[in-house]
Amino acid sequence: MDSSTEDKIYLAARRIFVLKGMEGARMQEIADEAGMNKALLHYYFRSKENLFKAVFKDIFTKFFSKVKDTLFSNITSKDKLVVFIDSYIDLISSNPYVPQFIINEINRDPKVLKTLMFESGIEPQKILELFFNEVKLENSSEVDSRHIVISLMGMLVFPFVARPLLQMIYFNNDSETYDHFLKERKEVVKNMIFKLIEA
Amino acid sequence: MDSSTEDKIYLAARRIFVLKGMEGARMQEIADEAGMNKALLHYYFRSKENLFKAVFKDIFTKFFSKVKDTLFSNITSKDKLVVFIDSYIDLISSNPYVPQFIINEINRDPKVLKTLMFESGIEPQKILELFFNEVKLENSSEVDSRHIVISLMGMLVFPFVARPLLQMIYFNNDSETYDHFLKERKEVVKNMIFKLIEA
DNA sequence: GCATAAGTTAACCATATGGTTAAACCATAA
DNA sequence: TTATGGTTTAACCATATGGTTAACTTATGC
Repeated sequence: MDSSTEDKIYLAARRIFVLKGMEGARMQEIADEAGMNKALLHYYFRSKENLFKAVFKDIFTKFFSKVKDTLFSNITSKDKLVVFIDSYIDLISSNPYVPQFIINEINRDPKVLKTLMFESGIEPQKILELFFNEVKLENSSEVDSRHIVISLMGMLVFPFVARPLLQMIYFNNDSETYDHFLKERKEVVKNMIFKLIEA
Repeated sequence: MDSSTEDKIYLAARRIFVLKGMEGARMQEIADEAGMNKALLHYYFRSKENLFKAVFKDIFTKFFSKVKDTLFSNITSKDKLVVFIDSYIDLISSNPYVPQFIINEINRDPKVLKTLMFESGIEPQKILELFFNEVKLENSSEVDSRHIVISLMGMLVFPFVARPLLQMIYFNNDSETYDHFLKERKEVVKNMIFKLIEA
């Protein structure tokens, strides 16, 4: 039952780290969440830092791997954009705290990103570059495609990370209305991007 | 020199909290930054929580007050958008960690936002609503103006908060090139928004 | 100048935190 | 059954952390 204990700890750690971040998470809290004795965290992962890195690496690579198949498929670049946007809104909707977790941690400790890119076979980087190329192929505007890509990312991520503020101010703090807004956003963001890339 | 000591502590706290967040900041570190004995932090602000709230409130209200004069001026809505975008890219450029600080803290503790909105005379909310109205006036598209506003915010903020990742992947980790990209962005975001709001 | 209030310091406090340790427990093989 | 290796536990450890305290220093008012 070795991997079962390790998995339980990992899953608990993932949940707590995503919600609280490296600084806010407590080993005892993770142990409680896993239903394990705190010493086991050190037995299996040796330190808080190691545990965190395992979690961050997993989350980071999975976050960007979701569209790998899409990017390597034979559909048109335009259709890839569509699938990409749909996929990511769904993905973030079901893991709403993950973008904020990633952004917070890469700002808190930029070295974690460098280390990760070096260790992870550079796959997330490759995926982001492939994605960039798809956008570039479709971009008929005069604008540097990096502006398009980064704007698209901002449009996808921001409604989630800034949710507490935006929901309060523009949606009367009504969670259901905001959820509905997020669903609408699939079509809206697609239309926006296509508008931005046209000549 | 009462206010001078208090100010020194406040300024130090602001710097450390913005960089480290509430969870990551240490009172001893703030005291060291201020060149003061740690007990003074409690003497003047009573607790870490109080000190943090003072800082957060100040930063939050100032962040949104920057365009107050613009919003109340007599220029056209379209020109207001232009000034708004210019102002915010400049503001964020000179305080690059502030958006991330705000986003992180409103996610870490959403109650801080509720309390703040109640205490601060609701000014940031009013400003965001006024801004929304200006966008709505200019929006000839079929799209709900909230989508436009939120997309604009995402476009303004995201390049800063995700800088470590974006710079590494799309800019060969060259800081100067990224800074140049950010400067370009003033014109680019304006053009993008005008494209999005046209019929 | 004196009394008092406000500001400052160094030492201290109670608890939290990540981590360690030795013993107990469990599973398996001989 | 015993030996062995792996897993788990409860207790413990050293340091960090936010906060307190009493003594000292400085500023202020009369």
